[in-house]
Amino acid sequence: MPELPEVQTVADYVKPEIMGNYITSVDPIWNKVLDNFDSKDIEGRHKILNVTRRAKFIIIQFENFILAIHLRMTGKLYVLENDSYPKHTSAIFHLEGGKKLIFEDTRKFGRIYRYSDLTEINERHGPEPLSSDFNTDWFVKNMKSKKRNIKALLLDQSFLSGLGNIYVDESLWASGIHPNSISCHIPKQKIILLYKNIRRILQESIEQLGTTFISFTFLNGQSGNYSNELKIFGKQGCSCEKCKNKIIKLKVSGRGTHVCKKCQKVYKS
DNA sequence: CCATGAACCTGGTCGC
DNA sequence: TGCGACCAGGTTCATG
Repeated sequence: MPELPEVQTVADYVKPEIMGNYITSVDPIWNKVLDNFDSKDIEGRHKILNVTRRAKFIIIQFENFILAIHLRMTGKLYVLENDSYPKHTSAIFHLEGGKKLIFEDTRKFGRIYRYSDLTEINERHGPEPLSSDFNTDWFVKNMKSKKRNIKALLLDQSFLSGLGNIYVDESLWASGIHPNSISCHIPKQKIILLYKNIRRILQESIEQLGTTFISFTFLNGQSGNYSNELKIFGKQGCSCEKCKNKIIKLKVSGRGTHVCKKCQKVYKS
């Protein structure tokens, strides 16, 4: 599920379902799901003031604290009204009136954090790619000042937040930059092109409610449609839409990586 | 400072 | 059909 557009989609879906309601308790079904607090720490009745997103966290805002939910690889968050819950439920938030907010997570990597506010998350994360904090001057300056593998750098949440394996591959392909390029050797004009493509691709994906593989449904049976728009991710063996060259898959920065060697140039010196 | 690999988990897929 | 190997949209930690 979880890169910026998918997390945004989940937050946008959950918000009207729970905002204004009260959380009365949390059941940590998986014993490690509450990362830095205990269910006793939120005993009582807490009004949900807002549901937003920061980086890849879903932020639930209360009067005096926030809960930050990270879906990691397989986390899902949705509202249920009946009494049963699925096999891989990691946590259940009980709401007043009988609704439940279900955190389902097959691989159990997902975590819930309690903070007083966004400070700690902000300290460990780079700018939001769709905000004005992320601009071409900042991007050029910080790409040029680092000697990093470009794919690893774009995946680094402390540099820029929200991108993951799909949108990094898509953005680099759209910009004609090979994932094994070194950040400081990419020409300024290419960095500006990459900037524009990151913003365009994320925005378009949010409009399509994100990318959904397999059959995860979170909007009453709907799911994200951006998978239809993918140009390079998962397209190994297919021919490149721009140049008809065969798309290959390799490993970069420890991750499966999709590339067209003909139209993505390696900037290494 | 940077890269790499393992760890955290479960389930799906592919080859034999 | 069965089984092992390998893979998966993320992050953190140890090591070189």
